[in-house]
Amino acid sequence: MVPAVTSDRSDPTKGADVPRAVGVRDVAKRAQVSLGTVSNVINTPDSVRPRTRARVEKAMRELGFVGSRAAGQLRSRKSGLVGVVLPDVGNPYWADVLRGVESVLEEHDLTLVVGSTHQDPARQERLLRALAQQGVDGLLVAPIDELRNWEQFADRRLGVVALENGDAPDAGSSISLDNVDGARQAITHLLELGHRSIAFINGPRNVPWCVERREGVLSGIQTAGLEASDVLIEVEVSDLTAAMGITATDELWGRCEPTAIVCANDLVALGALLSLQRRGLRVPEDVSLVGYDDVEFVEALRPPLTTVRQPSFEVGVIAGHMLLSGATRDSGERELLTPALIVRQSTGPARLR
Amino acid sequence: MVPAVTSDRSDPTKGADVPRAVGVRDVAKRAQVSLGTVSNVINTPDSVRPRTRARVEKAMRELGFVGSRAAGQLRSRKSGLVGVVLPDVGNPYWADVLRGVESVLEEHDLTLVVGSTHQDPARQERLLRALAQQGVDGLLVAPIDELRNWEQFADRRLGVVALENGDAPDAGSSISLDNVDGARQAITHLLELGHRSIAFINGPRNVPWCVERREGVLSGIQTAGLEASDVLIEVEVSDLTAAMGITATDELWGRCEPTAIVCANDLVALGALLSLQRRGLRVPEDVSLVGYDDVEFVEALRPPLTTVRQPSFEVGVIAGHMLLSGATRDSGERELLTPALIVRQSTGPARLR
DNA sequence: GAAGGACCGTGAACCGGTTCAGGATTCGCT
DNA sequence: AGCGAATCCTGAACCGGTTCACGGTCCTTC
Repeated sequence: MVPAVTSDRSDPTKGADVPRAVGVRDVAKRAQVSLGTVSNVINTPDSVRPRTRARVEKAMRELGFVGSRAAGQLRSRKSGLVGVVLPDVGNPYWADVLRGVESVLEEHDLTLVVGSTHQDPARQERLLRALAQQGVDGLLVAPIDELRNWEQFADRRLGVVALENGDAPDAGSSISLDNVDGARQAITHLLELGHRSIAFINGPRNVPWCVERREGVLSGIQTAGLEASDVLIEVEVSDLTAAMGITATDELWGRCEPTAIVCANDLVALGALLSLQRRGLRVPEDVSLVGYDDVEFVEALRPPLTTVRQPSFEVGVIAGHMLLSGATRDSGERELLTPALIVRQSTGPARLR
Repeated sequence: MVPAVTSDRSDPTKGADVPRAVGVRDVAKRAQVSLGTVSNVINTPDSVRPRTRARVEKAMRELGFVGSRAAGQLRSRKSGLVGVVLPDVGNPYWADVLRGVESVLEEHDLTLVVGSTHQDPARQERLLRALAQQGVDGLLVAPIDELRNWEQFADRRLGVVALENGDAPDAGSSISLDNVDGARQAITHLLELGHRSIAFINGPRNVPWCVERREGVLSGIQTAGLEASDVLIEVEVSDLTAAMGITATDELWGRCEPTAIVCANDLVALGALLSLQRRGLRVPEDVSLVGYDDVEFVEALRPPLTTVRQPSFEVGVIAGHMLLSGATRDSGERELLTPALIVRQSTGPARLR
């Protein structure tokens, strides 16, 4: 007693229904070929005779065929997706890195899935989980916390590239900047200018490069033959944004009045600058200020900001290439770039007290 | 934490093979339930008796189960993906919008797929195509060109939300800022200060809000009883970045020397400012400068930039909510926010010639 | 204690592009 | 023409989570 359903289309139970997007089978029928051939036209066009290929392509055009990567991914295990996990896309530095990555990967038909962690380990975990479920082909991550079970990404088509992973245990390839050195350059500059009371506004301790920058600061003080506890006032902010920079500096001035401030970040430095200006303090006459990143706008600040330059876009490009070179997975190369202190006008001799 | 071994797999044909990730069937077997139940635990936990659910969850944990959204999407037609197409994630304004969107959608387990068009229609097309193939549940786009066949996204679970779509034909819901009004405020401000030779550095003509801002500028001039051709010098840049701002301003000064510059964008204004400073020109004494967006850093520039404020983060939040409210798809609501001119110190009376 | 119903759990069928072993054609060359 | 090789095509099986019609349990209620 089979009710002779599934004649072809038109389910009588429901009138206005989903139009059922065209699939390879529809294209195949129209082009008078098998569905396998359609797949070949999509993936290995050279393996199909030009005449046949043209027929299939015509059919695809006429039917407005749009494949479903999800279906393909199921069997082929290629999603065409690359996960990018950054601390904060709102930060010009990371935005620039992202642009670099984008510029490399877009030519390879890879789509970026982007997420910001905002220095929050829980968010990092959630993001990685989501990316794993989406079946990304590769992962590009700037870990703000120990990178747990990254191995699940390691045997994807493209491996894992870590940005600024410090000395953490291997996680695929990695590209970092010498944060210790950069921070040391910054603090040394200030010490040479005679500053002996310096505030250091840094990010959370779980973030690798924050730890390293702190290390560099301490090391610079030590090299100068000074005691960190005498010279340094440490402040920690949960997120490296301008808003946090303002808050931190406001609070700081309630406690003490250093002659210089080093920030983990240009954005924080921007916040500090705004806070100082509102307080009527002059930079660098009253307080010297140093940032980190050399973001585009700092040159035009009042005053132009002394900062540590990092080649953001380039980092993104290199990371992108590392990801693409299948070599990534096995060799686990590591690149280490060196930052450079750019002295502008936000730093000057320590005011005599 | 059992390392997810495969008990009874072992394909004799090939030794070292892919470990075959654990699937619902593996979990089902281990938890002594059917695979359908596992699916229920994942999607509708409340429909499963707590005892059973606990068993399944334990099994999932022990096996390190990570679902495959792709497989699920195939049948359920939900990808958990939302496409976000912006002009440029490297631009702080859009980065901020993105943060707003992110903040809303991350609580709904939606993953963002982000792409930048860089004012290039071809790139926009490519991105939309990729998003269609990925089967995104919704689309959030700031079109920089006529939005062709957006309808294919319209009947996805979440619809389409257009940012700044101008007066273009309907495309789902949209949220825009009154660009005409904002630009008019800016130009009127300059005209009142006595400027009669004003350069306008704008983006490409295919970009809706660039067209609108131009409209506003022209309208403002007309309202003041002046002739645009006498007052305005129009310059067009292909991408609204600081680098393009520098180039454009450098070139501009080879041709003429206006007493004021209006930029379509704070980033371009930043570039213009840098160019002017390198040329030894003072702002606003020699040249007045107006930006657009009120990006975070412009307040700390030398001099603080007069600009048109747009609530970036809020726009993102609103857009996110619009996308979530299923209503989007049918009603096609439109929101129109009004920007405000923030007068700072980069604008002053026209220098007498 | 039997009927009625709410609640759970089951598993075959399914989504749609890819794979690959094998069949069909075409080509080159004697 | 004849034959082997190279090239092209074919389509059933498959990937793995979701759906849903169906059957089993257990508790009420008369």
